[in-house]
Amino acid sequence: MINITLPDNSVKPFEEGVTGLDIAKSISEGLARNVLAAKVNGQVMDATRSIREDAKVELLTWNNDEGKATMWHSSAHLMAEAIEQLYPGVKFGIGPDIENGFYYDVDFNGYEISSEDLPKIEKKMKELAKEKQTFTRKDVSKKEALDYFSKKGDEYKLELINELEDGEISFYESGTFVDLCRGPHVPDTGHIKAVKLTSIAGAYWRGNENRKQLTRIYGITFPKKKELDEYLELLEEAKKRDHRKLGKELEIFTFSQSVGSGLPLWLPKGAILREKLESYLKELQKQGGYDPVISPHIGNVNLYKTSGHYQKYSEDSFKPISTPIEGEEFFLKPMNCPHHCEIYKAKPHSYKDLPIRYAEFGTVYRYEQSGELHGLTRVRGFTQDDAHIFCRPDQLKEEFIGVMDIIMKIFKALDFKDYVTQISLRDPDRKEDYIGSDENWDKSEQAIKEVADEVDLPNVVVEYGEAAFYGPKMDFMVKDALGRKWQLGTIQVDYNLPERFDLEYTGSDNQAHRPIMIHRAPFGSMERFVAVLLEHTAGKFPLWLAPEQVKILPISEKYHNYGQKVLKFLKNADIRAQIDERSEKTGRKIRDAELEKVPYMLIVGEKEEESNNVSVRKQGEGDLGSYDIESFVTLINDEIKEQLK
RNA sequence: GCCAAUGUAGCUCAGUUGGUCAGAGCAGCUGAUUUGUAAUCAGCCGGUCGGCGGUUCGAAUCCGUCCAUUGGCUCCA
Repeated sequence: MINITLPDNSVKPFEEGVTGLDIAKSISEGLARNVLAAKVNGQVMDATRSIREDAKVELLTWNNDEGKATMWHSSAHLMAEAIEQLYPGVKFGIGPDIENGFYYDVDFNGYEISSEDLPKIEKKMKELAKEKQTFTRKDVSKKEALDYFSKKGDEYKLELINELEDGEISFYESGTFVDLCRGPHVPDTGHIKAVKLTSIAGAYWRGNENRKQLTRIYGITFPKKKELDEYLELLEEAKKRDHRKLGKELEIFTFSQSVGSGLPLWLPKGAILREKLESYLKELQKQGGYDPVISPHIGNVNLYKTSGHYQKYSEDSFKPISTPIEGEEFFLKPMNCPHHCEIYKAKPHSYKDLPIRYAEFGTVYRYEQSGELHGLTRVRGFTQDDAHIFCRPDQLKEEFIGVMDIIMKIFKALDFKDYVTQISLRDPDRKEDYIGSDENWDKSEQAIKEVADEVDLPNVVVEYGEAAFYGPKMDFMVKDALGRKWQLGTIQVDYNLPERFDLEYTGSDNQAHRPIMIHRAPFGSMERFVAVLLEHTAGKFPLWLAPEQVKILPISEKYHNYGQKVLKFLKNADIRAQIDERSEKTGRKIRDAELEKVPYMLIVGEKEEESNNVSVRKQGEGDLGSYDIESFVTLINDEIKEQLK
């Protein structure tokens, strides 16, 4: 007998060789029906695998992320089986589970496949799922594994097997499909009740563009049809909120082929929005002791050679431009930091001057690959809400925390309630990708970790290989209203650029010391931030940001004069208002204002004119009743104050 | 940059196998209407069907190429 400890810390004896599924059965039939995998001593494995010694066991179901992942991985196998039956002779790359579903990379070996073929594959998958095929694990020797896939002629699997050690290779068999796989899998395919293959695209074998391009098919599965429907609804909602669609509809931004791809043009309403965001942050920065600075859009290539950007990113920059006579070369600036370093160097600094915080909404230009451009989230010219803090080592933590305060305030003002903090460190195995000494990196990474510990941030994750090339970062990823994650703000600790630019301050010991630099951008970039905001709010911006806050709707021409009077009053109160004087019915004017997502509509007619009132209608909510003009202004101002508190 | 798909009026789209196929709705303009909480009516304007080549008696429709967009891949200071 062995002892199994369950998550509630109860301990139960079982026969040696008991499986997760057996344990589930001992608890309840329902659980046994729903169990997808078992976590044994922290390791996720098949619910059908035997447990041979005392262990902590957690049974994983659909309600658990690891349970979902197991099901999706099994779904990838199911899809492969369906594909193999429909298109004999295809070869398979890899087929993992991903955040929302799974994919499999397939070499269709001559078959022409398009999205029109997906329903056929889906149908086959559903048929096979109904057969409740079990997943059978088999440990195989390297030789057996190689023999099997040599016979099958699948060079991709052979390549994978060759990188594995003998003794750690296993196959999984389900129905007619056998795959090299470490598992785990769900007990049988009957758990897969709803299937949707979502897209098809090319993907290089092993992500290497010099190697063969395989066909990647993405899909997602669910244990209930209803959950698939909900998921599809979510996708629909995401489509409606697509910032490219909303940006056009709400006249926030546009692109012009004549200007160039990836170069956004901000329309008047977008410009107001941006200006509001910028002035809000500028106010926070003023309170935070930042000094505004301004730098030009180009800089001598030598500047970027000093910073290291030239060596690291010349391929990702626009080609240098040069002076016609002297032939001096200039880069469109890809970063603001080198400029700010030069501003720091404009005069000598005492330790008493520090910290110095230079802030600039700096527009930068980067050559993004054409296939990478995407709405406002990936562009070739964008404006960073950049600032660089030059401080002494003893000030680092406090400065870092000050930056985090600003970021938190912004998240709150914009109603991003849910966020994850990612600590991005360098990949210790690829030090050559970064500049600077190990000592500097250790110091920077240590500082970030300490701060994270000290302020007790929720949801901290550590990612290796995600650092900037000059230093580690703390990135803030918000979850939007649909639960999608977006990377926004970033804080970076940098010991390297001060060294490369030979930045100094005179210490109390009268010796030269090296300041530490903090790069930070709470919004990240204005373009990206507005895109995220559009999708998060579905275009219904908070009142303080709305490009148009109030629309006055006169009932008929007779009340235009009164409407104009109201308009004037609102404008004097610094409220962004417009009047709709078209000869349309009120219903029409309301409809149009609702679609434009103007937060407040003021209907004015005979009643209102007589009493010097306005009838207030709130976007998305409806009639709020009658207000006199002054109290309406108070209503607006109170709401804004509340939002920015 | 790579693979695939798409590209018709400002916007959203329809155009069967190449031959009155250049259309609709919305927007815009003009006129009528003077309107009370999500679309008043009528008329008009508007496109060398992404660009350039080619096949054909004839191309929005077929082929090539370039550009752009979309979905992925790779990349992201």
